[in-house]
Amino acid sequence: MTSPAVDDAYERLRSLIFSGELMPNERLVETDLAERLQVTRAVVRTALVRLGQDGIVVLTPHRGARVRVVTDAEAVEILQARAVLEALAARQAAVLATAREVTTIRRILSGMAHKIADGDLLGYSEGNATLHAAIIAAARHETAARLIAGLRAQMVRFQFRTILVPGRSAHSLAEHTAVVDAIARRDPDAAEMAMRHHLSHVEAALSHVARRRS
Amino acid sequence: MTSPAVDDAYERLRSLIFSGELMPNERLVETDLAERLQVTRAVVRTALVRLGQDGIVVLTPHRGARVRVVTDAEAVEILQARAVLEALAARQAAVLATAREVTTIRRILSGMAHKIADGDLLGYSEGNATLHAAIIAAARHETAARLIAGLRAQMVRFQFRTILVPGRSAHSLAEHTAVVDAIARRDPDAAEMAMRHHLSHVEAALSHVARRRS
DNA sequence: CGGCATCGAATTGCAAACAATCTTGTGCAC
DNA sequence: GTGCACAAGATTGTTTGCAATTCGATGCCG
Repeated sequence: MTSPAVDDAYERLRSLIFSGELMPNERLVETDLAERLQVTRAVVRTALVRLGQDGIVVLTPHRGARVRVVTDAEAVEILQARAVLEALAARQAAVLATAREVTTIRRILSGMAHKIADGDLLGYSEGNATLHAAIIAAARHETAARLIAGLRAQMVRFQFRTILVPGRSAHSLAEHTAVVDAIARRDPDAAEMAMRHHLSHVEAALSHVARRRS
Repeated sequence: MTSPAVDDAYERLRSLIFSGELMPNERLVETDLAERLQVTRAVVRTALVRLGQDGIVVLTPHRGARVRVVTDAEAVEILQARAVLEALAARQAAVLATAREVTTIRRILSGMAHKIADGDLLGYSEGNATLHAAIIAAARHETAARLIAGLRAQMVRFQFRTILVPGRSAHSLAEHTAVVDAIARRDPDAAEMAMRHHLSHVEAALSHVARRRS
């Protein structure tokens, strides 16, 4: 089951939503998507069912699919869930990371420091994603990795906002450094705490943005 | 999209897997399921896609669907993820639970105590599930609730085992009491810690069972 | 002029037939 | 007797067509 065609369509739809080409609340007409992706309607359909099941689109009977809009309150919820799961991953990484992985993580962190120094916030944001991914990989925790990936997918439209809060970037770097140091020091408790600390600050920044907008 | 027929088939397949009528690693033939559920093959198919997406069955191209077997190592992972998420729920419940909800939770707990006293382990296990559900409901955290539900669904085949570990039930009751007390006391930190403590003990019991079997 | 019923177009949901792929069993060669 | 090629059956994947439902527009009535 789940033919390559469906997998492909699923991935491509995901990235279309990720990249913002398909906007939240936009109506997704099966026929249009089928033509756009050069596949049949049935393939689009099952891809949409899968996207619906992981909460990226909402499916209403006879009314089709829409890109799910994530409210500010939901974004906070998602971030809270991510926080405890990524903290779990950081804890595991502190125990299971190989020396090589620790080196890689350190290198990513120093790259981020340089980006900050250059004022390259976009590059910093990319480094941020890379660092989190490296930590999750080092944790060797399939379940946590899967759940976090799903949560991240739902939050795409919020990602780029928090880094713009004034003064956030410097704090962010310090928080990441604490996480990396704890992992390198093989201190699971400290790694978990540091990651939770970090993501609770992201949450605060997000709330800040949400308030300003409402 | 997602017609009532599909929803129904999805739910029924889920409970067939839950109840153990469809065993892990059992091959799920679309035609057979269609006849069994009195729906068409197409309906079964999309229900299977959904079940596949939340990790309850595995779908292999041209080879059909099977009920996913959860290894002992995976069960531990799932339990760890559940632990941090339920701890988050307990924390939120300590903040957001209404007085009425606290009363309900207390009543469930005392019911569990009676079941233990009567030596009714099965009834205790049910009370356990009810209590966790009540705490999650009180937390008003949709995201955590959804993730936990998904994780529980994957673990069905392991649920009933841990309570059989000698002496486990008494400890279990004490742990639950600590969680409930913290929530009633409106102490988020204590509630979170108590829930993590509880589930880490479940994890230990699970590992115990896993070792005995291998 | 505004509100409401009705009709039509667009879109989704469903079913059946067909094609592609895998699996199993049989027979043949060595 | 063992291993491999091949064919038949079973099962999944895809296409096509049709039925059911919703949404919007048009016209009618108050």
